Amino acid sequence: MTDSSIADAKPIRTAVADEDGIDFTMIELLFFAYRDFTSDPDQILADYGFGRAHHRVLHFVNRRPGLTVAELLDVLKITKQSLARVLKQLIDTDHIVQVQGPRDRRQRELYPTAKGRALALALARPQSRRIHGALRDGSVADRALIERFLKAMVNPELRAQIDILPKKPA
Amino acid sequence: MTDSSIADAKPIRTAVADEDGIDFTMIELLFFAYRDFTSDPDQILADYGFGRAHHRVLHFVNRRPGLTVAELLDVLKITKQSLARVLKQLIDTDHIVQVQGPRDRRQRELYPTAKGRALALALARPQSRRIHGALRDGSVADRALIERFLKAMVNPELRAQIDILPKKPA
DNA sequence: CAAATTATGTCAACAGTGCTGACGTAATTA
DNA sequence: TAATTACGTCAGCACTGTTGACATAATTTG
Repeated sequence: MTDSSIADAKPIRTAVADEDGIDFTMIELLFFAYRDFTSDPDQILADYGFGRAHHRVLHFVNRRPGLTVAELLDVLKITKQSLARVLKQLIDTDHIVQVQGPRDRRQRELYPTAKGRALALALARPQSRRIHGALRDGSVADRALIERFLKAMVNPELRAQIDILPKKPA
Repeated sequence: MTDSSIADAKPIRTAVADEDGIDFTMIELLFFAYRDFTSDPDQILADYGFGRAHHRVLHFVNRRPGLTVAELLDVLKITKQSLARVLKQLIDTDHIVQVQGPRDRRQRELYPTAKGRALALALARPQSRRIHGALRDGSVADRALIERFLKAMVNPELRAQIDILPKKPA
């Protein structure tokens, strides 16, 4: 006579932990780490009326100047309608300029302006400081290990894009 | 006579790289890693008409059964109005139940139901698999190193909350 | 006990960022 | 010449965060 809808609603009082074969600890750490990691630039962006999406666009245009709209969409994995909104604002505020593609005139090559470069650096600075702080007592090998871990977290078919981006010079 | 508004709009053709004293490589890796990390549960959540916010609430209620609304807000760092929307849906769909606080009857202790526990595990499973895969050829010491790094990325004043959560058993 | 505070819920409005679908234009390719 | 491609744009919707305001019940304080 126990109503199943009532039985299902009974509170479970035991906590899930890593013994369920699931790495809750690491899942949580990634959540907290990423949240605080993104909170730094969010503060600055608010002053410009920008959001996280603007940051991403600005970041990749600075990392790969001259990339086309299609290439940017492929890196960000968003739709062109989503991109259009933020890209237009970045262009209107002179952070990014479009240059007609030299070979294919339909293409729009995206470049940062001095203003856009400066903002990209300002946004990256606190993030870089946070990373540096978290890495401060680690060896070069430790850093390489963490890089390998993060890269292995990325979907395999997208890892190629990461290798395109400029790396640390020798 | 060079108009500064034109001068500022000139495209910069050089890419920023780590030589600017900024760790762009790691910044990018964190972006890609976290995006793909969250994409796994997002697929499942869509079937329920839920979003990432539901996942977070469900996660922490399963990790700390009996926490109060105020405690949950403090962990998530969102406003109660933001929480209300998703919490109500999780309660209406019998994933979470509220129990009146035993000492303070104003409080609402939050517990997962069997259904909520099952969903939380289902959402965590692919994330855990991804982590496990990224860690597969690493030693125990490597894992500890990555954990320390991620924890060091979190704002210091919030690290105490992480220690409250259930850890891997001996 | 009465008054102030606390924990929670709720209504309304708005912002940012993603989505789908549809349509238009210019340039390139077949 | 016709089809395709690269890009832009309009409209509408969903999710999740925000502020501000107000309500209720329970606890604490004076």
